[in-house]
Amino acid sequence: MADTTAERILGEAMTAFGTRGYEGTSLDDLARQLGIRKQTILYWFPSKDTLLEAVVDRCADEVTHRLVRGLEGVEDGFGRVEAMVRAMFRLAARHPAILGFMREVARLGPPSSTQLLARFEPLIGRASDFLQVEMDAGRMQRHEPRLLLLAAYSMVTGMATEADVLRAFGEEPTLPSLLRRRDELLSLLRAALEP
Amino acid sequence: MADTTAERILGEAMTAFGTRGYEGTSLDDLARQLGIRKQTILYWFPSKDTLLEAVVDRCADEVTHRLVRGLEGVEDGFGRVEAMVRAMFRLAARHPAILGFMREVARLGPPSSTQLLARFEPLIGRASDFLQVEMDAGRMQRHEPRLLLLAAYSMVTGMATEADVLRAFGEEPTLPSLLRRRDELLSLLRAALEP
DNA sequence: GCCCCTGTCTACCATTTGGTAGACAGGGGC
DNA sequence: GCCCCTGTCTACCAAATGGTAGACAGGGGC
Repeated sequence: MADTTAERILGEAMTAFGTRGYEGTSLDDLARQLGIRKQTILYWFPSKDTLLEAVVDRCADEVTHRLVRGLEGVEDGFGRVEAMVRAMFRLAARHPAILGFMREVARLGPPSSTQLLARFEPLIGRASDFLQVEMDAGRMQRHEPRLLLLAAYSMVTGMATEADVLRAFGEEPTLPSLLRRRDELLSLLRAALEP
Repeated sequence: MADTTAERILGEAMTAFGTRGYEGTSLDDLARQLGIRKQTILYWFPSKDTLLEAVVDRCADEVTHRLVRGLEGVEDGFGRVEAMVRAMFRLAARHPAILGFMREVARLGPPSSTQLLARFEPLIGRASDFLQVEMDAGRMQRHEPRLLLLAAYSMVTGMATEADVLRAFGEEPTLPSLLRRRDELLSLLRAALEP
């Protein structure tokens, strides 16, 4: 299933768009990397825009799936925050390009950004409600839930990607270093959130 | 001085690269926006790469200048952190594209990212040393200085840019909203840093 | 008056890009 | 055997892109 031609194109396109950028990736490059011709890509996806849309959908599916699964069975307050961060870092470890792709989509602006964010809106809403309840119950320090989420999202994508920036900050793009960054981020969030 | 041709090209190029991306900006587009011909751009900057290098330098100058000036006369512990954050948000308010440009450079990778980060290395080193001293003296909670900086940098660029993402998180790209985000970020950092 | 230097422009060019048209291979249905 | 459908390919194309060559305007030095 993962190796149908359309599926392979989607995977390679996500990596390419996420690392070299959308305009920086030509259909010819993409085809070359897949060992096929550009016209085969255009057979499955009638235009580059269409391909982007499909990749956006696939990205939303994958991220949603990972987050939902990472939260299964975790009920207590900060535990859910931690589970979400861990799920995102697991994603970054297994599929590094996906966070880069999300950032690229954000940069491209509408309509792709609108499309991706519409898919995440329910998740954001639920997370925000959850945080609000925890704060009202005094189980977390008070912050604006949506801004807190935005900050957390920025930190996760920032700390999980941008290999060169990491190097400037004394980090290598290796797995142990990634785990250190994850733990550091959790420690920051814990200090900011636990009462 | 700010309106020499070369200077105007640099400014417009920074905005364009930061919003539409490097590959997404053609020299013809750039020239059209400036009301000149592409060949005038190529007269001042012999190639698109050269132009990028020059914009990177200009960006480094501007950010360094703002940060240094924002820190003047601020001596106490968390006050310096706060001053840095305020300086960055002031930058984001006055020149929104500059943070987008930094992110774009990070995405482009070497040699531009290397060039920009080399310019920031001394700043990062000094900030990291400062944090270390504060933590050792017990005036701040202990975290890894460089990772803390990375997290702060990610939050600032994330919360100050990405208009569409902001909208998904219930924020409008207006000045009052920007100030709210700044204050929220400061409150997070304070909770994570003050003893 | 002449020259040259600076800055901008017009006229091109080779390459790359996203996309179209259509050939062709092969396999299943009947 | 024949047909048609699916999937991949070869052959093109028009537009856009980064870049070159060189014309030209104008102003200061002498």
